[in-house]
Amino acid sequence: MNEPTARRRDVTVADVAREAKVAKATAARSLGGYGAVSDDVRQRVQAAAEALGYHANGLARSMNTGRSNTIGVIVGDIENPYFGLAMRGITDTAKAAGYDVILANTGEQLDAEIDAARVFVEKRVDGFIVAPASFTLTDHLSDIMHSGRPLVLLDRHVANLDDVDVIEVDNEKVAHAAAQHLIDRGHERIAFITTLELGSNPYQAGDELGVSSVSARVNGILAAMNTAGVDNSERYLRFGANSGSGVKGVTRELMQLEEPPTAIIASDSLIAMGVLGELRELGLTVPDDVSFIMFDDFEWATLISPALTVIAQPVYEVGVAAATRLIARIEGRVTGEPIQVFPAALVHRKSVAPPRVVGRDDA
Amino acid sequence: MNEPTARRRDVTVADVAREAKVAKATAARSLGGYGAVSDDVRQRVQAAAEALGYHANGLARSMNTGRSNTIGVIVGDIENPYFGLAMRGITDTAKAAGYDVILANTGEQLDAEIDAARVFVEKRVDGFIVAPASFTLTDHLSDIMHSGRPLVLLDRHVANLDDVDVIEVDNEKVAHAAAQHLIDRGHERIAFITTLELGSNPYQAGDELGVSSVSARVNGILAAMNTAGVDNSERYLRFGANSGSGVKGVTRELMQLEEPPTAIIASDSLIAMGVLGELRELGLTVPDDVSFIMFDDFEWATLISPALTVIAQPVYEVGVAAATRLIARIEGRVTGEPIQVFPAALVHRKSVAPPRVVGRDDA
DNA sequence: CAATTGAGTGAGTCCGGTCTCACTCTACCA
DNA sequence: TGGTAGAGTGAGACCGGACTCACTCAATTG
Repeated sequence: MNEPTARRRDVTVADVAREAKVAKATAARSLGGYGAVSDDVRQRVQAAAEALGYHANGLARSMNTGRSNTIGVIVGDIENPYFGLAMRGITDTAKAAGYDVILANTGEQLDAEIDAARVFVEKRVDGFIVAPASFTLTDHLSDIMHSGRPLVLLDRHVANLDDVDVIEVDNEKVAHAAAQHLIDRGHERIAFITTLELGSNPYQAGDELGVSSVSARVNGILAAMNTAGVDNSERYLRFGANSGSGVKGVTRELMQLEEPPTAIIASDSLIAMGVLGELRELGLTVPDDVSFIMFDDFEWATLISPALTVIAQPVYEVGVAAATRLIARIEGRVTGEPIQVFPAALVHRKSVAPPRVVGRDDA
Repeated sequence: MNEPTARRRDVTVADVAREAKVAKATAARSLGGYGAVSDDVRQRVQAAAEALGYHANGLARSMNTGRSNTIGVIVGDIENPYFGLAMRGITDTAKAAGYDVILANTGEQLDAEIDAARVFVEKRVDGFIVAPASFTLTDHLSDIMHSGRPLVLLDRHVANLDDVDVIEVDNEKVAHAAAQHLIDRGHERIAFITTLELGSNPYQAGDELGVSSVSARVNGILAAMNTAGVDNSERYLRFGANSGSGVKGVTRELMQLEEPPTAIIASDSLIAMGVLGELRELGLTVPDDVSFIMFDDFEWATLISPALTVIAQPVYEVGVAAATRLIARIEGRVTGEPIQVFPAALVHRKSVAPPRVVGRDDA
């Protein structure tokens, strides 16, 4: 069972047909399971196919049918557990419906995303699931739509793209709730740290950011603070904190301010790890020295001391919904609203307490 | 920029050729960049292609060239950060070399793996990277090899497959080191918990398990214990602990034994989370009540109290090596040994201490 | 019993590219 | 200046399937 068999030209329907002594068209019908074939012939073809070790050529098939039975997924960073989990939701759903999944990782780089989109169009995927890296630069996405292939946006929506399906989480509402929770405990100096780059200009209230989910979080947090009458609410916003050293630097800078924040909200679990690591380096304790809330809920959040108050998002479900929606589109079944917004929940644990300075005394 | 453009038949080389007033072959040469074309023609074709919005059909191209520029990756569980990170190593490397990556998730189910292999063969991927679910049931893998497509095994090797490339970690050595470390601290009752199912028979020393990496870990641990003269060293091995409740049940069962283990080694980070969660439920403290070591090193391991002693594997590098090796094979450049074994390192932190019962007193 | 139906089959076209081959035309060389 | 090399081009075969169409032949029907 070694080398000799290898490198031989692929076995084709023609080969099978010859072996089974039927016409190529008949063998193709039998193998492809699409026409009318007698039992007798079916068996002969089956036997011949097995004897020869026939494997259908999916490329040739797709070229004729115009369908590849494949979904293209483009995400920013599969290493981020958020996308890992969403991806499982997508693949589980796709597999159940008989679709394969192609994945491309962009590192949140727009040009990589554009590249991936082109490649997937060339591969003639049946549909796209994309977590777009940019809110505004979406020509490649509109190209996809023009090519007639369904597109579902995951976790983020974009500007200037009509009628596109979006599966996302109500970030603004839950961010508002998180900030409100902190405010209720007496916090006014609330920081928010995200990996997202800001671009050239400093942030101004109301700015649209590059990623809608982050934008929504910022809006929710600022809205809660403004309602509570907090001045200069955006002064503790920090952008461009890439995982690893970037996060640590930002954390250090924040905590060494004359008026450091009394609470920090981390935009994802990767950032949270960096922040917590650096706080410990600085000898600061959560929640005594600073309260802490992170987006995403993974089991380690309950294992550390104190257990983290988190914003739990239905990540797997978002993946499932995106794939379900896309497949419905592909198969021409249009169902429900184009935009589905899943709720997220603030999960109270032990990382939030009243700020030290003010020293209110409630439970 | 909306509906009207969509749904139209794809633009082909023939269309471009007509528009540029050249022969189809010439347009194809220009577009495909493979023959000799004059500058004049090249420009006319380029202009025509852009005017018409031409996108090459990768399927048709692959059918002719026999190459798809695509790598098929089959892993057990992308939700597991281990594979997420390895996957990034793979995609980064593949992208740099101009290859796309198709991913299939099997949930460690053999039939899903067989299915995925078939689909990828049908898609005519140029090569495979597989983390095989079974050590012995590898007919589908040998089919892949017979089809003439390179195959690189990731993280695990298998029986009965000659000349297959393998990129793995020296699990036996590092497991031995971990067990030795525990033994040096005075432990004799050392548990090992893995997700891997055992099959029907209870474990006997020397048994080959379904996954080589786990097998190697068990062998390393038992070897250290046996050398140290520990009797009945396999009595605390626990298999089939699926993430979530399974792990917790196993942990509880272990710790409620008359002679519970004094140290636990978790086979991956998902299991570790479950074990630690359950230990806390049980009111047990690490390392006072039980010492703890886990395979894999993620930042949260340093954030929890106590910081975990871990076995750090070069996961990203393993992914890179697998992709590099595969691409070399695809391109006919055979380099170095078929089996590459990466070292893993025991990282000492705070989750290992002498067992309570014995009460030795060293640092 | 002639007419109708449709299951079963084969011949051949098509999908959208690549590639081979023959041919033209210019440039260079002895 | 005749010969040749090679760049540039077009016609058409080909990759491996799906699909259209024409045809056969047995079963059904009025």
